[in-house]
Amino acid sequence: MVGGLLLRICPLRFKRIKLVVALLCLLKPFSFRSLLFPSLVGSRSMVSFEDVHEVSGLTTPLFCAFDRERNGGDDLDEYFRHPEKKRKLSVDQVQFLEKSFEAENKLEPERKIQLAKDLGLQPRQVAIWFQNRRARLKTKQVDKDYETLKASYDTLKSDYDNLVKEKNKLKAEVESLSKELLLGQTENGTSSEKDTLSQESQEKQVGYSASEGEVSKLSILACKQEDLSAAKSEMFDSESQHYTDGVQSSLLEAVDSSYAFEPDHSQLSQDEDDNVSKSILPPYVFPKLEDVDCSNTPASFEDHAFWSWSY
DNA sequence: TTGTGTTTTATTGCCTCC
DNA sequence: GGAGGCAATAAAACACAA
Repeated sequence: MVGGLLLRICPLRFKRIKLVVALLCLLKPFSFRSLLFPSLVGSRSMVSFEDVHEVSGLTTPLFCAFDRERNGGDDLDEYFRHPEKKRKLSVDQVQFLEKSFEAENKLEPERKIQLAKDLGLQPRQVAIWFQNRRARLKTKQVDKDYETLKASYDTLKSDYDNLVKEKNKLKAEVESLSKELLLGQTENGTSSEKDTLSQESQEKQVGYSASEGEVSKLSILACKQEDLSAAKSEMFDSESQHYTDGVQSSLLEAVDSSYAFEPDHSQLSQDEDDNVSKSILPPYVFPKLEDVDCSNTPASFEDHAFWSWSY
């Protein structure tokens, strides 16, 4: 009697106790069981549907047939074998619950009672079913969101990789041109040629930076080049090698000057880099400027929009 | 038949709201 | 403080390959 009362209040808090008692019941079946679990005598499982039937009283639950068929007259034997056997809901019950869930996935107390009556279940079972159903829905939604984000990430990653390739290509090109320039100067190093060449390279760099108008840093570079130009005659006078080194380094500097605008990635740990590449990147994570694809960049670097897109 | 992975039912503990 | 929701988890039921 006491056991039955406790079970009604909090059925599975006494799970282990019940297990022990169930073992005792196996030894002395009827005496112990009927004494300790009156609510379970004739019950269908660990939760008794009888309560619902009694409560509803007036109406016959829609799915009583299922319960009877399933649990029939073998209840006692069944219970001895599986004192806490779980019962899956029937297909009809699940369909009914599904429809109800589609209409509204939250359960008001009145609706819960009504559903329990209709289905011949405990209100608590209905509540649990809805709870688990919401959890399943959430899991599905998370999976769906993950797939969407992953697809988006893959596209971005692919674009990014292309930009890196293009950038490396361009960088190599600039380096080889610089070397050519250096060779030409050492072979026939007349001052007029040097003048022309240096003028050209200077214009190139100034043009490069001027085309990025919004980026003040490159303007500073242009000023630097003017200073360099002013000082070049001195360099001719002293050592031609100094001058040519200056041209080459200036060219490279022009290329590498873009590095000045990127955040210091060296501060990122390897782990962080890994995380960035492994995890789903949020849309606001952009590639470094050095990795920007220059393939569509006009030779004159006049396409400002291109240089500013990643900001 | 059996081992193993997945799904379903249910519990527990914590949190929020009234 | 009680009711209800949720996340984490347990455990039974089920599916399926070997």
